[in-house]
Amino acid sequence: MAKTSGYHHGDLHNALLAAAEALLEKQGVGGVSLREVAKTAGVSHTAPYRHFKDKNALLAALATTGYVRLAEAMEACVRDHPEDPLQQMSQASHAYVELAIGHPQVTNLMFGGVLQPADWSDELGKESNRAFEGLLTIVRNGQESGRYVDKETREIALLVWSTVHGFSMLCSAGHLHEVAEDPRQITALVDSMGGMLMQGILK
Amino acid sequence: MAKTSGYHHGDLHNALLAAAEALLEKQGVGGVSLREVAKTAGVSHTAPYRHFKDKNALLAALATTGYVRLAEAMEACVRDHPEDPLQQMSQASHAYVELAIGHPQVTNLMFGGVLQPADWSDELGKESNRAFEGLLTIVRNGQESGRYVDKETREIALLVWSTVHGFSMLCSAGHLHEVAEDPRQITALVDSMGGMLMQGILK
DNA sequence: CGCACATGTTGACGTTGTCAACATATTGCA
DNA sequence: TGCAATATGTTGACAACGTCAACATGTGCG
Repeated sequence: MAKTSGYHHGDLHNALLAAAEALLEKQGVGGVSLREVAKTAGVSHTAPYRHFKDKNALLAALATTGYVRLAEAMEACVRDHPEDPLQQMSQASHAYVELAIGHPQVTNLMFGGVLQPADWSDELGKESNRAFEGLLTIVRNGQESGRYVDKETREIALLVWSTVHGFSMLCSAGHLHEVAEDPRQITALVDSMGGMLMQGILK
Repeated sequence: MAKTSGYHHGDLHNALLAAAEALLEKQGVGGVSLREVAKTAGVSHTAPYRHFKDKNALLAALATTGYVRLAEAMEACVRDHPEDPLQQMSQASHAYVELAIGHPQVTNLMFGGVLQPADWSDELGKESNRAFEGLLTIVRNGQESGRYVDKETREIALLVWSTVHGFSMLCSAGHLHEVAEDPRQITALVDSMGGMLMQGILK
């Protein structure tokens, strides 16, 4: 667990992930190089190959941590409001947006397409599914409470996911820097848009 | 306009853009290298520097063509249904999704975050704004027809944009490969989700 | 103890983005 | 027309990068 000697690092795997995430959030995906990551972790430029098949595998592992965070945030919503599906939904929206804005480059890595589907690891796919399943559960709870429209659970969940995801992407990628800058505005926007999404746009 | 000699290409600028777009759609952003683009266009590996400041400038120009397509698609919706704001909105949704699925890698370049805001050219920003303005117009038409809820135009437009954008991103990035594969399914999903978005999720 | 294995290093290779220096064509002006 | 300024394209170089092969060093198990 701890550093065992000068030669063997002891926990290089996690040290590399940490170094990579730091580099990622500071410089963006393009600014992450295996050699720089290795240097930051204090090892030679090929040491990472003992822990990751190649650069994409490191990035995929980084993206996976993002999906884990997301999945856990979704599951927390159900735990925090066991009796109130609408609150679950509201909290989920805010959590999603907050994660995207709090870790813009990780989000970008998760959804930005630098990692092609071929690069996805099994674990990444599993955690990604877990996140969507979390949202599905929230929608299902809403349906069981009888307050949702009669549509397939998957479709409602996909609609909500699309909306929250789209807003998060636009936000964290800087496309809304004129519309919404500070967190307060963003929170207000999420509430307002969430309200419209639930109530509808037509009179 | 045409090729003028063996030495001078005549229209390298556009030839480079075409070569780059072909490479982009075939291999993804990661597969685009300036040298390969130059080779495809039949010039030396530094010739592109006479037409683009650096690699990001080439990519930004490529992204700009995507925004132009998007803006024109939005504007076409208003032209095609001058008297029917709801049809404008429906067509806009389908057009957005179709563009995203038809040119997944260009879409990825536009929104995927490989290009950081610092790399955005003035023209890119202009065309990006034009696209959003097109959507704003469609929403404004809906409001003037009196059928939309009483909310700020910007907020409604942002809600619609987020939803359509989010779905397109998830789709073109392969996150929905289980949910929606063929175009027919996607069209149906867009209609269904569009309906819910307009009518609302709550009973 | 000794050996298999995991982990880390060194050095090399081809590719990439970019720069400086140079070559060649085009254009505008006398 | 002719020449000079400029636009456009080329060659060669460099450092940084991802990756591989060969080697070194430490760990843990019999």
